[in-house]
Amino acid sequence: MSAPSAVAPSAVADRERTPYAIAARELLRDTLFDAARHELASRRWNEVTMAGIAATAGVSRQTLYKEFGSREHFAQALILREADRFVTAVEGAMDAHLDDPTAALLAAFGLFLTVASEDPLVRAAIAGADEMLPLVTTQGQSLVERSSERLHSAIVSRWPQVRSRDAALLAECLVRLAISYATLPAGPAGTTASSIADLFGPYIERALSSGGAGG
Amino acid sequence: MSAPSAVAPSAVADRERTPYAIAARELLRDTLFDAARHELASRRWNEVTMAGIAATAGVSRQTLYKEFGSREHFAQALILREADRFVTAVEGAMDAHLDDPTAALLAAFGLFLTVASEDPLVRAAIAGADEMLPLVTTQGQSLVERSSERLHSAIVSRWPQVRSRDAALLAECLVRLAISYATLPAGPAGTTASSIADLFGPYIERALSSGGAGG
DNA sequence: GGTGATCTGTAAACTAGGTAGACATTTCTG
DNA sequence: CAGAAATGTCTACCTAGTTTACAGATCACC
Repeated sequence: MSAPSAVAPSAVADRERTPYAIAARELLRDTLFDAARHELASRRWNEVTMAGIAATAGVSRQTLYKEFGSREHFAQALILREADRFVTAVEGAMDAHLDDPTAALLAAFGLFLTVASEDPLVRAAIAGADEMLPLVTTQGQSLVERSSERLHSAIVSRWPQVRSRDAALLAECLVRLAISYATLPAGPAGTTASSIADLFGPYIERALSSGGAGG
Repeated sequence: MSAPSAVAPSAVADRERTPYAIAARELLRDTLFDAARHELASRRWNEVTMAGIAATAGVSRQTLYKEFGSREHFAQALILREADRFVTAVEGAMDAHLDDPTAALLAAFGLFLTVASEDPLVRAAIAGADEMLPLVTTQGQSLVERSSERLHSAIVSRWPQVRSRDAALLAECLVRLAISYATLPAGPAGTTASSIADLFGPYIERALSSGGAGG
């Protein structure tokens, strides 16, 4: 029997305290995104209808259109949201290897590839490629920008000795590679991740040790 | 470097998928509760105004009244909500000692007492006693009922060999004791928890081993 | 004890966000 | 080609939250 004196101080957590109006709007969007993801678990994107999404979210079709304008805008927003979720998961993987950045890269990229190859939304996006794929590749500028930005700050906040430029370059290349491998997988996730880790290992070493790794 | 092949399958978690209208209503209530808790961090309940709560929640005073009817009803609801949060935390403590129910009781009760003695809401409730205290003691029937009920099912779901009657009795006594010690603390939390554990230990032993511990 | 300030609780008119239904247009499907 | 179903838009409508106002209670202070 251990005495419970060292109890976690905030075992009873408190929430974020956002004004209701804003939280409600965010809730609406989240609910719609969740509904779409749920629909995508069983159908391809081509087969998912706006009416279906709205109904699953418990909302009228009109509300969906008012919030996102069109099917394509909604898809775009959904992809951005998914990318955010990916980056968040990747940050978690990085946190597990704060002492060894190359291992962190390996873990993060491996996690990414694994999830990407299994996540129904990604599968559905690739399967129903005609409409959705262009949004993450050809036309996916904002996707790359935003994810790179988040990954970039994830790196510099964890390993401050890395120059911002170096981290930015690494982040963008990794995001682009991630999108590439997600849409066109090659071999098992673990193997690909190792290769990437090998490839970027030296760059990371130099970025960490000295004041700069490149240009 | 460990290969990331054994990555958590749902590292990217998906939410609950409640219809928007219901989630929005719940969000409104949560926001108001959070606002009240926030207000109670700096003032006593007597000094917290309905207008203040509404403003902090980013909502009109009228909405608060529409949702809860009166200041007293709101206080009642807030207390129930807080009790739920306590029970949830306690369930977590129990899960950490599935193998040793007496230790689980010790941990759970210790957690409760610690949090109760530190939680600003409880402090504020006791400080601004005139109005709020009666709600958890004299008039706190629903509080005891509901918390006992939750604790009861928490016990039987974890240790199915315990007879429902025995668990119910234990749960209700523990809840009542918890309220008593929360409102009128005695000694350090750890000590009190040990005493309670000692007191109920034999009952728990019998309830676990044989088909019944009492009447 | 009176006076002003503040809070509770209620009412009524107003606004905005979501609903319901219809409709033109496009796109699959047989 | 014909029918079915989906997108995107429009309109009338309804509900939930806002705003302002006011009567009654309570408290603080002179």
